[in-house]
Amino acid sequence: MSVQERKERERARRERLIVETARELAEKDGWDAVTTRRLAERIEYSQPVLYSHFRGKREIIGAVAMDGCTELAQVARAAAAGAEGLRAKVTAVARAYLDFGRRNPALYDAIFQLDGGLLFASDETPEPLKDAFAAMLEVFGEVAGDGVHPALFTEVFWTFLHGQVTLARAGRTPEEFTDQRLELFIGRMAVFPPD
Amino acid sequence: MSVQERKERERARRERLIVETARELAEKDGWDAVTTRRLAERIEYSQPVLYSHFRGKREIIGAVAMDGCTELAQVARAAAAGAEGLRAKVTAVARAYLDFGRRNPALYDAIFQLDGGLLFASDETPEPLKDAFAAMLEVFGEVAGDGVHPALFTEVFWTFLHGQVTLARAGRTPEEFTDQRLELFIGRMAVFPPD
DNA sequence: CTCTCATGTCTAGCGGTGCTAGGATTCTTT
DNA sequence: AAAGAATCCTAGCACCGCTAGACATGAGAG
Repeated sequence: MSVQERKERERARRERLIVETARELAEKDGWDAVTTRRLAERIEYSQPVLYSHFRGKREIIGAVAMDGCTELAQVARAAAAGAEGLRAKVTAVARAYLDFGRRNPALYDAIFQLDGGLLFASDETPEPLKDAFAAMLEVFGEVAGDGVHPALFTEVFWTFLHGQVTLARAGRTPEEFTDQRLELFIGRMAVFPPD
Repeated sequence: MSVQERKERERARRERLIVETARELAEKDGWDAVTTRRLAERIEYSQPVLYSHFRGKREIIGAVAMDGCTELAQVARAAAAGAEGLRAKVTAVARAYLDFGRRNPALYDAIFQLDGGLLFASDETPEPLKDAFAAMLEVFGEVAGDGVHPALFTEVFWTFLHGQVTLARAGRTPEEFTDQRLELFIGRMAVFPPD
């Protein structure tokens, strides 16, 4: 049965290669440039091989989106861990989110714009996405204030950040104002408990 | 020279027809279903006619987006006019925005997702878009609070609404929660001057 | 009223897309 | 070593956005 295992390993390996290559291509030239032909050529296989791993292009984008979610969760957790005190943590996570969106536009699009079919507040919500939300909930939920459900508050926070990322990209608002907007938002929305 | 004028009138008429048909198709079956062939067939002309009016498909989408902007501005102004008192006005405009996004997803996408090439905070920002922003500024700017630039505050507000629209669509969050989120946001962000 | 010419429109086709059927090849197993 | 199964590639489908060049239709001159 070792042969079987080896094959499965190699298959999984190739699947990783596909997803990573798709992401690279997207980051370099945009998702429009990620065609099945180019992708197949890059991984040095023919097109049908892609379809033996994924049902179609959308599913490949979806896989890239998954990766993006886990990364986003990591980034958020790292930012929280690297900051001292609640106020600093909140700001750090928010900034990390905005940076993530700005620095990985293709990855961000894979998650939100292009419908790889990611559902959110649902049972079918993929695990990585849930985890990314959980990572933000851990920090933002702390400053929801009395009588406000932490998840609801986090949704509002996330919503703001998401809008900030997409509109900032389209309108190329200078960074200085982005920071001001963030401060304004946190200053009024977040309730910091007295220590 | 009347012949010339008649021709120009007919041309303009046809251009309107193209844009409206494109919008209808998009609202019915999504933007992917709006192909130059289908569009041409619908207006009962051949494809090249489309290209005599617009440089390409993106420009057609852009034209639809323009229409969407002017409509958005109208909707916002109507909502403001239909409400009594500042607090009610703010809520009404916000609700109108969310409704607009929910009810005209294709139109909304034309404005924000699909890059019809709409720039925002720039000199080249198209007039209708500027006007839509102005419509919101008229209301939201009133509750920015002391020491906060009205435009900056409006941007934050808009950003929140935009995120709400896009995330709500992906995650199909029930309407009741959307309302709760809006209340939470307004309750903390808006500063209502004492009357 | 006819001829000329320009304007406007369509047919046909290019290179590209996502995706797939069916033949060829390789590898495992008996 | 032969048989069978698993794997992969070639070739092609229907469709996409877009355009060159043939064609028709209309306006203005004689």
